[in-house]
Amino acid sequence: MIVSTKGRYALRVMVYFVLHGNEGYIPLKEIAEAEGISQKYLEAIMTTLSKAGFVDAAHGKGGGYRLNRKPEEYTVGSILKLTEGSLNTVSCTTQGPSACSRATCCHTLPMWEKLDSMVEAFFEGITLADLLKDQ
Amino acid sequence: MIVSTKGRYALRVMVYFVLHGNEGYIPLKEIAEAEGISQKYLEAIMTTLSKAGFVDAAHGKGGGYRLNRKPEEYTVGSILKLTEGSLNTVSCTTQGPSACSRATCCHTLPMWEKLDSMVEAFFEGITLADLLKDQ
DNA sequence: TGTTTTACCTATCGTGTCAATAGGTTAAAC
DNA sequence: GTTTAACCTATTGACACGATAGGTAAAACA
Repeated sequence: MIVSTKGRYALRVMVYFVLHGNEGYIPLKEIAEAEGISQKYLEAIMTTLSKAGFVDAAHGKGGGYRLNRKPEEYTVGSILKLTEGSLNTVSCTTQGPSACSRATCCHTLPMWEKLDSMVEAFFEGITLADLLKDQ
Repeated sequence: MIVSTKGRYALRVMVYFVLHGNEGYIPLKEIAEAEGISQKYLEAIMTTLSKAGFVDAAHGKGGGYRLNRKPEEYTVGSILKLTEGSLNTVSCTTQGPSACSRATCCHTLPMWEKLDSMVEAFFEGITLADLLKDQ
């Protein structure tokens, strides 16, 4: 499990904004119901997205959240890194190179590093706009 | 975290066999000490590898484990699939396609499926012999 | 002014998995 | 029959995940 619900929910919400966000702010309640996500759980995710400047937030009636950039300007990688904290595939590489005491002699470490690079490139090469082109 | 210690330990042990297995059976105790892995924990991993026919096992003095194929004939993917159970990166794809109730309308599912294919191809394209070529 | 709507904040909880440990039994060699 | 080593079953502690609970702050509206 490389990506937990936190990151997957965040992606689905961002896609929801692209599809339904032409008219302004969308309240969290609407998104949670439409996407079948726990409202309270989604709150934490939206706060993370808001604090990082990925979305704008507005209080009160008529408020909610909205994107503040074009869909092409959000990479999947940036959203997942923010919500998941990291995209590292194994703990061997989570704390930088040679954090493991066996790093110098480990024959598998270079493979994990290659995998990390590949996954990173994969996610950074996809934008919200790309997700809607796929079927 | 796509690969837990179970799979990572299994890989390191298999590499150990390639490097030190010319003279026959190697007892688990030796591997555990050399690799700094809990002996008891490694037992479960070795039993899995043995039952699946990845290694031969021999009881009693002079016994232990040894590879029964050439290093080129073990893919990293086969070892990880065996010990991890699956290589799926997200739960969306663990139970086959369209296990998720939102599969038909989810704009992110195709991406997860592509990721799974990429990771699968990555691991199946590496053998134990390849791991020793890297530095 | 105060009521509603909505975002924001802090804390807690149940569940499950992971990594490891404990204590045995079976089989082979010497 | 003693030692070595694989094999088997059960249990534990720690931790993260996903979710829930109960509030406060801010903006709109009447």
